[in-house]
Amino acid sequence: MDNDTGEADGNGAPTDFIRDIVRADLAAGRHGGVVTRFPPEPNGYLHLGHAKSICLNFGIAQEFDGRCHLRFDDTNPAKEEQEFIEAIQRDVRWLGFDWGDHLHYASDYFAQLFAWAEGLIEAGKAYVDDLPVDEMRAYRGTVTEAGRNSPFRDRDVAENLDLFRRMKAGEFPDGARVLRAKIDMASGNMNMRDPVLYRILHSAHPRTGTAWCIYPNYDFAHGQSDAIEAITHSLCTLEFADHRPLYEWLLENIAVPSQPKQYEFSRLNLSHTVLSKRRLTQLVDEGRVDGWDDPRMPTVSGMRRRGVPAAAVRDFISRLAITRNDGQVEMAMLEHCIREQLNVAAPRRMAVLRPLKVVIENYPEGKSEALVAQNHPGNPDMGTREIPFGREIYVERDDFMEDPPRKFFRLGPGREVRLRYAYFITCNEVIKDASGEVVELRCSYDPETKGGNAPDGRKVKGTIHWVSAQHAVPSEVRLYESLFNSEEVPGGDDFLDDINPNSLEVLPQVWLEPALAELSVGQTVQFERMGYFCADLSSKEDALVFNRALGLRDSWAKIKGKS
RNA sequence: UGGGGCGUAGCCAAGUGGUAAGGCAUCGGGUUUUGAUCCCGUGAUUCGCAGGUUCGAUCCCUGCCGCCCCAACCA
Repeated sequence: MDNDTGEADGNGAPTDFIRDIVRADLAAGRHGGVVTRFPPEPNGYLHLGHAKSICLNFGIAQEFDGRCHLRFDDTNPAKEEQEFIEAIQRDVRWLGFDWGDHLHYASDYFAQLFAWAEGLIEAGKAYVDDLPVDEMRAYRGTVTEAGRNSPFRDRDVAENLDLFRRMKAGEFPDGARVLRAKIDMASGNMNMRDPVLYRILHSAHPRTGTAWCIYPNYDFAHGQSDAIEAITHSLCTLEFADHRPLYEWLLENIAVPSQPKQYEFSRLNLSHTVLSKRRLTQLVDEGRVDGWDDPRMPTVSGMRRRGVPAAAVRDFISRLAITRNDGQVEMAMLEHCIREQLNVAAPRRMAVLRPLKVVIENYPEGKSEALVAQNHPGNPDMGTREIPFGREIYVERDDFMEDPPRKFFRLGPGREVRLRYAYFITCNEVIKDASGEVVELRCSYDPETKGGNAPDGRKVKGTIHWVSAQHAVPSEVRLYESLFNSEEVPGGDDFLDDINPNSLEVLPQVWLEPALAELSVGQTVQFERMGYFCADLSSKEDALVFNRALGLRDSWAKIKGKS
């Protein structure tokens, strides 16, 4: 897994309203230092939206010489799993961030949280409610109508305490009662209408096992966890802005050790894909993709498997800017960042994806020779390698046209092209099968053009890649396109109808130059003229599999498209 | 119709009283043994709309319009 170029990401120190706040707070001496946290719920894999939050939180900690905690918001055992806890840590590390010894879990604080809840009850600020879910919903009112007080709202402290402790002791079934904060059923902010703080859930927790059968919900766990860890700036996405008054209410009404502040920024939306855990989970569970790390997934693990360098993800995020605007970033922006990293880092190789056999008639039978090729034309430090050449080679089917248009610079009857790092060849004869399909080309080469230059100074317009048939190594190659057709994927369950049926194309027999057989899993190279490719996890010595991370920019496709 | 947010080029976005940065995309042109890379050039008389304040407004005020989020014992 070493796609990282080690290059500096982006350019210049990022600036945004949150960093402005941090800077001002530090300048005013409001904190000893900045402490942030990335708080994922372990109920799925991390995606690019999380990457934005990770880069923001860890990035600020780095820039201001503070620290960033990794804290699992594991308050809902019904949905959370150990597998996700591990995958998340792997992904954060791969992105290049380190939480040091600050790996925390909201579940570490269950005992403290419980004690604080008791305190709230004693202060008359929380009560146990017996209302069934649907009734509680009815009592909550609507967005335009105030709610009504629950008939259980005025239970006395002793009864509340007793009931709450019995909830903890497991005396009641799931859903029988909840603990609620006593705030204001008429608030315009739904979150302040006596929000639920604890619910009964007889469900084993990945970390605390069966020690608990009541669990705090997000609102009761998050802010207090921040306070326990002395988080200074608690950064979250915009949909939590409405929770801020509750976040603050809890911090004011509980004797917490510190007073963190919450700030919201807009979440990332990317064209041609979905960035919601619910929908990504559905794609995985319904088998629409090959798991969370399917290279078409916008997950961190999907990017990694596809061959995208972590530096490209970081660079992409750094170009986004942190704001409160809703918007959708074009996939082209991500692709640009990927190409920029890979163009510099990826060694060049040759592979023929859709083979067409070429026999070089004037090249001696049985002869072969080693030709020298650069590993990176723009970077001599990456060295050279030898590529075997012989009488029979494969070239790309798309590099031959029987009746080529004026602007086509590749092979055609009677045309001469350069074989990259090899010789000029001229097409003399086209061989077809019974159905009229071209199956082979008969060509001649010019021995004087070895290496690719003609001593007589004559030029060719096209240079194509090739692989010696005798030495070629077979491989499977998977080409990916965007998972969804629409720039803006439709909401609801309609998103499934928008799945691109051609998002995966498997090429069963691709011919590789021999050097490619030595590539280890996770390394990304450029197949010249074809794009960037990465050896897949499933790749075996005798059954190589490559994923295309991304194609090269293709101006020929545009020219062709216009005519 | 309650509460909370947001509106600067196709996309992301700086600027927040002195006359519209940058990146991506697009479209031109040059270099090139990858139609890649690289290099150069290319777009807002205008900042959601309408009024107002001001010598001057994207920036201040008023009104309007549009979009997003909130009625889980999810996070």
